[in-house]
Amino acid sequence: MTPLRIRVLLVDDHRMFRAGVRALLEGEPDLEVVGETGDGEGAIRLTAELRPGVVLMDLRLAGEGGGMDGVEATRRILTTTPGAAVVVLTSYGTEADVVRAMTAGARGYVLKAGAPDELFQAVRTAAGGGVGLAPDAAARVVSRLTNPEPVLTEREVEVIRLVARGLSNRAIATSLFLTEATIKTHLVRLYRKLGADNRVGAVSEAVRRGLVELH
Amino acid sequence: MTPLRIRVLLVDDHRMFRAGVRALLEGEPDLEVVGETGDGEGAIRLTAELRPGVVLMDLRLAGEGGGMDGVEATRRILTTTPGAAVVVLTSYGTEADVVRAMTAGARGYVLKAGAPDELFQAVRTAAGGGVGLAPDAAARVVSRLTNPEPVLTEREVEVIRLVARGLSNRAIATSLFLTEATIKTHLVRLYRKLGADNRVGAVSEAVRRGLVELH
DNA sequence: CCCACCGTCAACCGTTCGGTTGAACCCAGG
DNA sequence: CCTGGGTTCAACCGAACGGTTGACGGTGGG
Repeated sequence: MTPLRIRVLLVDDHRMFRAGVRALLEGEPDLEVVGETGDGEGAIRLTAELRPGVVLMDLRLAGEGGGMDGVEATRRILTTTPGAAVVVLTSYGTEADVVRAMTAGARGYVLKAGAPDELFQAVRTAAGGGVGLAPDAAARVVSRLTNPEPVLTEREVEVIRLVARGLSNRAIATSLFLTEATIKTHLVRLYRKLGADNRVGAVSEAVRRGLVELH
Repeated sequence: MTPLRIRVLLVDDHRMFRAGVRALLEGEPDLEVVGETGDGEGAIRLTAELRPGVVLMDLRLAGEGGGMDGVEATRRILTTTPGAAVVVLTSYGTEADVVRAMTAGARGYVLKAGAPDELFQAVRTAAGGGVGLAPDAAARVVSRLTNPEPVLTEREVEVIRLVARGLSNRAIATSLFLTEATIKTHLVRLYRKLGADNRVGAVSEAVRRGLVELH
């Protein structure tokens, strides 16, 4: 039998982490790292060029120029290279993160806090056409399906993001070409959905859920 | 000559990252990983037991039980094992982070975004009794010394942390056994020091500077 | 077709916030 | 000794926020 190894592309903005994972994967006889990059653009390009069996993707890509995150990169990879298998490998696994990544078309989700074996298994599963979720991530997906937390509408997310930047209601209104009254209505609904009773608490909760990034 | 290798202890809450760095360090003939742990307590204990030449320490330790961060762990390690050489290896390198770590007694600061060689060199330097700063971190220390940004007092940090939790001025006042007037005075100074003009902006800036952690 | 939901806005209310001025106390350092 | 910084508080003001009620149009699913 031919020793066909699974060809892996690493996408992570931490060079040190890439080097570590590379060394880790090289220890597995059936895995092979064929490339690595630190930003979304590189990921899209290298996936098209190298046609890796699996793309290992971090969600937070601190790309200086632009700021595409891992979910966006995953989406674009799947449009330019439809057959690609993307496995998310990231630090935090909030429900919002997992759901966003999986709906974007990821074929796996592994936490950096997990054991190396979880990563190996997820890579092999994804390369075989399956979907591999680490236990932690899987639990969150299940809990999300059984106990759906209120989802913010697009407009509400837009508003809470501006609130997070410290804008006043009036400033948000002019920024979105609306009235202050409308902003207040959105805020009241945001407070209810986020379980807060003022704007700071709402921002804090939104950040915790991964809906907003500060700065 | 005896091939005495530098004995390294890994401290990072991401098991996957530990495995990766271990594989990376094992590739260097003069380096040797003698232990690893994911929380501060383990770091203190293992440093005392194993007496490693260098402790590689992440700043963010998501310890479920307790919540000691890397700086606190570093401080405690240096009290229980005075001779220890701690090198910080972390994701973010804000000025506040670098300064806090170095004043806690760290002998090096390396960013995960950096090249593996930076890590190797910092470890060797620290083991030799020196202080190794990666270029990025060093630049921030210098910029901090040349252009000192306003430092918040203890009380101010205390206040901004409660603000970040969504507490009202009145709630903060009762929480700290003060009057609302005092809280407002602190806030006005906080706005000036943080370059904000309302509480949300102040929290956002405080988070950016690493002074406050959300949730 | 109609209901539900989203998004928009108005008017009104009490509360809180943002900001200023002024003042008092303590403590460490020159 | 006394100057400066940190901390505490008071009184005051206008502006912004938090919340409610009610309303209207659009859109999509049952």
